[in-house]
Amino acid sequence: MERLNFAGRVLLLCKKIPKGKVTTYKILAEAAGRKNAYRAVGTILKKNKNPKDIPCYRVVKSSGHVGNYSLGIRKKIKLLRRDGIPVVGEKIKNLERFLFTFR
DNA sequence: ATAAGGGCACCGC
DNA sequence: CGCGGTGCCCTTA
Repeated sequence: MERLNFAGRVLLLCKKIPKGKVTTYKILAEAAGRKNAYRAVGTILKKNKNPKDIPCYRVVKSSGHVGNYSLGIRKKIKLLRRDGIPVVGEKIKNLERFLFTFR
């Protein structure tokens, strides 16, 4: 973990988000050791080639809005709902209840 | 090496 | 609640 670069840690942590839960770009950035690099997290996730192996769709905006996704927002919403996350419009209902904070 | 910009956050209105 | 401006950092060109 320590020997991986920021991008590596972000992806690794991303894989740890349990099904039925989501986290935010900010929380993920902090968990990866760069509290203010939340913007870079998006850049890293979009480069993820194996959505199969890395559930990057479980990372959303802290506002509750689902945020963007390399395969399209529609797709992201579908995947989230498939996990049991309530999405209304483009926003997650009661985000606090499904938030995973790596604790 | 350097500049540009994005899967964002936060604040004011 | 939404839109716009500003800040921030890493990755990508």
